[in-house]
Amino acid sequence: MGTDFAAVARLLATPARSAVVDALMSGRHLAAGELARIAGVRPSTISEHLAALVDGGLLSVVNAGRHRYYTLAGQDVAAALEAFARICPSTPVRSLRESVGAKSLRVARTCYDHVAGALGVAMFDGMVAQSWLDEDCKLADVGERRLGELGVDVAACRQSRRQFARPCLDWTQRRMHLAGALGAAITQNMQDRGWVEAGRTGRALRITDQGADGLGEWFRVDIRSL
Amino acid sequence: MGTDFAAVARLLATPARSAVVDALMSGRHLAAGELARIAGVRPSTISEHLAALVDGGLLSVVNAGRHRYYTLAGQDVAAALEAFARICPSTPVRSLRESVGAKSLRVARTCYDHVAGALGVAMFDGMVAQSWLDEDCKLADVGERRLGELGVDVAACRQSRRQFARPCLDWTQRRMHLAGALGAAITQNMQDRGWVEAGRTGRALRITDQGADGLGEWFRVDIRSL
DNA sequence: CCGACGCTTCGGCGGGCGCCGAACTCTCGC
DNA sequence: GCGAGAGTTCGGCGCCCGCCGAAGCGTCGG
Repeated sequence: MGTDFAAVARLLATPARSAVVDALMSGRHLAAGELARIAGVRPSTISEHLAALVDGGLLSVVNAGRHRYYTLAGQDVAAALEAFARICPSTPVRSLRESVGAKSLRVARTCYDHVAGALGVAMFDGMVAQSWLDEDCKLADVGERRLGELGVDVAACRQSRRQFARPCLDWTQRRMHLAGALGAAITQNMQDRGWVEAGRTGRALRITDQGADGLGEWFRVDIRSL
Repeated sequence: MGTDFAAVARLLATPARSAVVDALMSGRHLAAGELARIAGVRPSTISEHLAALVDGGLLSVVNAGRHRYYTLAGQDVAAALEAFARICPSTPVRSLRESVGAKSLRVARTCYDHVAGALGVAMFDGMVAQSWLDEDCKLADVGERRLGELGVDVAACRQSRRQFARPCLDWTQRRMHLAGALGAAITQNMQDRGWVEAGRTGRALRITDQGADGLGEWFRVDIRSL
């Protein structure tokens, strides 16, 4: 009786798969497309790799709308890989610019049209703590009133054919944040108020000084903790 | 900055290499030919694998005559592999017969023409403890006299063109045992006395009841501890 | 010196598989 | 219903590499 290292090692033995696992070692949830970009391969290729990794028990996947978020299958896998990493070489950081961009994304970013990242999660927590809505994104009267005071047209959101308010899994935080028409309206409102500014590239957001004050006052978010 | 799992995983990603590492996980030293047999490939093939594993830092090699003994490169490698093994499946034991044979080999076997295995090491320890010879296989007067009493023709061994007495690394014990002409003569004497019998297949030895007594009396070997 | 043996190197073969592009499915937002 | 976008499946291409046999090298025993 022995150990079949080959079965699992095969799953890590290619640069693309190694990059995938490495990216997930932080415990984050990452979508297939994001992993394809990280690994530097086409979506079709990463899809096959991800299927193999899930089949091999290293990764688990959760469906979220048209995204599929992949993460390490469990604590035992993470621990084994961490120990294994001690005898593996390090890959150099690709570029400082990329590194800075990644950190910016982690803190605040948009997911389609609503706020995600640490900020999105913190805002969701703040709204739940103030009983504006519950964990399932059911909006309470107090929440509707306060959002109205803030300038969000909740009624218009309800009339939209789009789903009104729904939870959305955030991959950097393994936590939920608010999506749907309401999430989009709040985000639009924040941009109109100058609380956040869109970064130059893609989905990153920058929080302004007014945003820091307003987020603390209305959403009980301490941006220093993000 | 990330971890390049692929570089090391590649080294384990084939059944032959996996079998090699698995066999060495016990901490033993194994010769290339033995590893080829275990892995089920030709010597030329295993040689390439072993070179890659050494080059990759997983294995280290020590030259011993015309043998080359391979072992895990260090404690860190062993620890990492042990952790990694927790997420790897187990290979079924190939056959009961093979398993029994392996255990027999571990305890007592011949290495060319002298006794190796746990028995060889224990006999070596017993002779050193009684000051028959030192760690470098330098034979003392008391050793020469006692061996003569046992029936070993030490003088003939000296006259042989073959190396008189030399230490030989045992792969199951990571310890030295006695080789050379003297080791061969002692082994021959033990067989003549009926202390040990050659197994049916190859190098395995079976210790008889008289052997148990004689080994205890002359070499201070407790065969129950083997 | 010679043959036997263990191990390595080299050349060549063959299968596996990592990659891609194209087509398809499903969700989302309008 | 429709277009856009994310993800998967499928077919095919190319290359890597695991395997072997033959030859070469070093060691051992006689």
